Amino acid sequence: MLQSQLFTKTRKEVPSEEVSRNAKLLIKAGFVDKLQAGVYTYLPLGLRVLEKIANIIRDEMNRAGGQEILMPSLHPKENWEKTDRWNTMDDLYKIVDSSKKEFALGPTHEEIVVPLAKQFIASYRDLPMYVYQIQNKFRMELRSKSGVLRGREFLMKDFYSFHADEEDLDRHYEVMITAYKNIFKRVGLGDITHLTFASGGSFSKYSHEFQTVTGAGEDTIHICDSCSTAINEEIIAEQKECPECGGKKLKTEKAIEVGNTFKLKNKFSDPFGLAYKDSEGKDHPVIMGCYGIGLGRLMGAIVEVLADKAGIVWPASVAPFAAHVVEVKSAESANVAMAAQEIYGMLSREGFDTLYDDRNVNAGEKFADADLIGIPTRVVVSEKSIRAGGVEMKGRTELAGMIVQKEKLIDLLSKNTNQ
RNA sequence: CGGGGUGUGGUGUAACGGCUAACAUGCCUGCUUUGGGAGCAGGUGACUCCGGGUUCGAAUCCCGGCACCCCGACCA
Repeated sequence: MLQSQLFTKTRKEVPSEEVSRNAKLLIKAGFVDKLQAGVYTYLPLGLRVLEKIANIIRDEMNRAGGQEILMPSLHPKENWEKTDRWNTMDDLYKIVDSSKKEFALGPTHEEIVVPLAKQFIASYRDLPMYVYQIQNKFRMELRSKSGVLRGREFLMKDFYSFHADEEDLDRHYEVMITAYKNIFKRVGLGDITHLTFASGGSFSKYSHEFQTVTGAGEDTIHICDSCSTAINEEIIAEQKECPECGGKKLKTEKAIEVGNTFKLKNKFSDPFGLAYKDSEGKDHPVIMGCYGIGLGRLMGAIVEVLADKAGIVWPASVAPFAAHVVEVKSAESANVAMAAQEIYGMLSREGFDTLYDDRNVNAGEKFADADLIGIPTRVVVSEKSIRAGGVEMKGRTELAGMIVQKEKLIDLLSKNTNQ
C-alpha cells in the first residue's frame, strides 16, 4: 500500500475531548474515527487490525469445534418477551418502525440462536453442537467511555455451545478456556490477561472473565501470586482465596474484561423449548454455554498496554502491516526512490503486507508517523543507507536500526513475523 | 441515571459586554528543502452547538435544550 494513497492521514493534534490513551492514539494515527460517544468507524488501518484479531479468534474457535454463522442485529420483540428480557434488560436498544412495530437491536444473541438451534437439534445424536459469529452488538450504555473500550455499538465474537448434559458442558467449557488463553497469547496479551472468577448470576456459581491488566480498566481484580488466576472484586467478599490453587497471596490490579465465559445451562433452552430425545426417547433440555470476546475492546487494550510515548506498538500478529518502508528523499533522489520502490516490490512479492511511505514530506515527519502507526518493522531506504550498502531495518521499540543488505531483508523479516 | 466540567474555521487555542472574531496548525499555489513533525511568499477556511432572553451592543451575562468528557451508579 502506498502511503500517499492511504485514505487517512495522521493528525498532529487530537480533539481535546479525548482523554483515554487508546482513543488519542487510534484517532491520531488514523485507525478509527468517532461518530458519537461509544460509536466508532474503523478506518483502513483499524480494520486491518480488527481483521487480524478476528482471524486469530476464528482459528481458535474453529479448532474448538465452532461453525461460523452470522445472525441479524434486528430482532423481533417477541423473542425478547419470551425470556422476559424485553422488560428486564436495561441496556436493550428498542426501536419502532413507521408501522409501530417494535424491534430490539441485538445486545447478545441467545434469543436468536436458541430458536435457530431448535430447528436442527432434536436428538442426542445432534449434540454437542457449536456455533459462533463475529458481529456488531448494541447496548445502550448510559455512559460510554474510555475510547473504544466501552461502546454502544461494538464488534463481538459470541460462541454458543449445546450439550446433552452438564458434564459435557463442563468438558467443553475447559476447551473454550484453553482456546481463550491461546487467543490472548497470540494477540500479545498472554502474560497480563488473567482467567478471573466472577459472579455467575442466578444459574451458576461462577462465571469466568478474561481480564487484561491495565490502568485504563474499569474492573478491579485480585491476582493469585502462585497460579495467576484472578478473582473479580465483585465476589471477593465471598471468595478470599484463589479458587484454583487455594493461594492466599492476592495482588490487586485494575483490569479490562476482554472476554467471558458463561454456563447458561437451561436458562435459555427452557423458554424456547429447546430439548432433545435421548436414546430411550425421553425428552431433556439442551444444556448451553456462551462465550464472548470484544474485538474492538481487545484492540483498544493492546494499544493501552503496549504503546509508548511515540505511539502505538502492535504485536506482529495483529499489526496492520508487516513492514513500513520509508523512503527518505535527497537532492539527487531518483535512485533512492527507485531503490525504495524495488524494496517495496520485493517485500510485496514475498508476501509481506507493506506500507510504503512514498510521500513527498520530510524525513522527520515520516519517522514520527511510522512510530505513531506502530508497524513492527521499519525499513528506511535513503542516500545514507544505500551508501552503507543496503537498507536500515529497525524494530518499532528498538532505539537504533541496523543496515542490512536487501538480500537478507526477507530472512530477517520472516523471523520477526513468526515470533 | 446522580454529580462535575466543556462547547469558537478540519484540529489546537485566543479574544474586558464594544472595530471586519485573532493566532498556530491543516489544506491549496509557487519556490526551496529532505535522517526526527524544516523554511519563505501568497491564498482558503467560522451563522462562535441550538433556541429563547437581558442589553444601544452578546463568543462573552441569564434561562432552556443538545452534544462531548470525567467521577459515581449500572454492566446476563
